[in-house]
Amino acid sequence: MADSARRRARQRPGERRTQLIGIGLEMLTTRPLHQITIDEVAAKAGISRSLLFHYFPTKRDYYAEVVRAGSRRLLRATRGDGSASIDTLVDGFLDFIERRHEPYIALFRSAGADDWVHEIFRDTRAALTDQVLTALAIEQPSELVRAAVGAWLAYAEELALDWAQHHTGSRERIHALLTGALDHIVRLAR
Amino acid sequence: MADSARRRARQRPGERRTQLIGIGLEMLTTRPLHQITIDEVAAKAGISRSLLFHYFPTKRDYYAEVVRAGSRRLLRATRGDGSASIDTLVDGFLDFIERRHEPYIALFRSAGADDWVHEIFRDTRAALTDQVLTALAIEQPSELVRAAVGAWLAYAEELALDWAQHHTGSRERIHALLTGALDHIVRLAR
DNA sequence: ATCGCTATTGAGCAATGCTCGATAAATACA
DNA sequence: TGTATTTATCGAGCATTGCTCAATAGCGAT
Repeated sequence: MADSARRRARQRPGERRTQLIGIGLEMLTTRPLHQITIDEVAAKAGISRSLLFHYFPTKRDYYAEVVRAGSRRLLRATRGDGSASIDTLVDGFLDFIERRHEPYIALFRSAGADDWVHEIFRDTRAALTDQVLTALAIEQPSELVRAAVGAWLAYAEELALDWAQHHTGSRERIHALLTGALDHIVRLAR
Repeated sequence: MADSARRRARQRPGERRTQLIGIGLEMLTTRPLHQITIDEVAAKAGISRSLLFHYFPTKRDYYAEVVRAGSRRLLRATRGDGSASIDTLVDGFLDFIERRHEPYIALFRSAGADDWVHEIFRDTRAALTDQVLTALAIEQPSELVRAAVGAWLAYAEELALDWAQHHTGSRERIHALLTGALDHIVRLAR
């Protein structure tokens, strides 16, 4: 610990916030959300507990921002140029899962932890549903179609994660299992 | 608080355990798992914190038993006489969700909370997968088929819960959306 | 009645979320 | 350059909560 570390290293608020959220995202790859303690985050950032509460009024607020940041990453990964076909969308999803299934698992396994987390996931899934509906060129989906596509996302998540972890089947087969099921489901739900 | 309540009311271990687990299950309908505090459970049971730790060495052990009890209920509800068709199985599932979707949500939304909870859910889902495979008369499923059916369960869960909460579509349509998708998925995965 | 087993308790410790007043590092202004 | 203002940062301390341990009291067996 040199001088610079010992004395107060004042940073600009924006950078502190992003630093703290980054630490949270990193920790999420190791353990479930609610096992991340403020003490540890603060220690890793080299600041005091109190400072974290200066930036995030409550632990939940901090968690929420971390989860939101993680969700944003997923949405960015699947969203192509906007006019993506279902195949490209599924490809993007599989790419994301293949590369980052650990953080993804950790992140989305925290889904049930609390109401506020769950709401963030609802939003994320709703956005994904929109992407899928757009890719399928479905203009005005009925409630049932939306629900069916949302449920298909759960199916896709589960299957892709299992594939990424246990290498069940080739990527092509998984891809076919995803698009095939989606096609069928949407046709049934119309 | 009469005399009988004030003085130590000694109970037999078995009954205490089931009482405590029952309280846990009841509380699960109100809030997510990890928001249930030992203090509150003990208070509701009219005992001291220490006693709860006498029966369950750790809070996690207590949680685990509560979740296990909840899972057992679901398995009992879907398991017919053993030689059930897929239709009866899905019917049982929908019945269960229709009647008890609140506790079911609360229960299964706790899935990601921690590794040990997640393992219990893996077991439960594996058992459900077996039921489905039996109903489909699939003797020796490949890894891919198992994975696909497991993922279908996630789809079924999501769709059924959405239906129970928002009444999206008639029960018949949901039923068709479930069995139809399962049929298609299994055919693709073979 | 008495003894032994154990269900049950209360006091207390450590970790953790959170509050509050004080301090020091930047910045603005003279 | 020097002073004032703002605010990023800290340390001490409180309440809750998971958990331990020694002591107590209800029940069955002798």
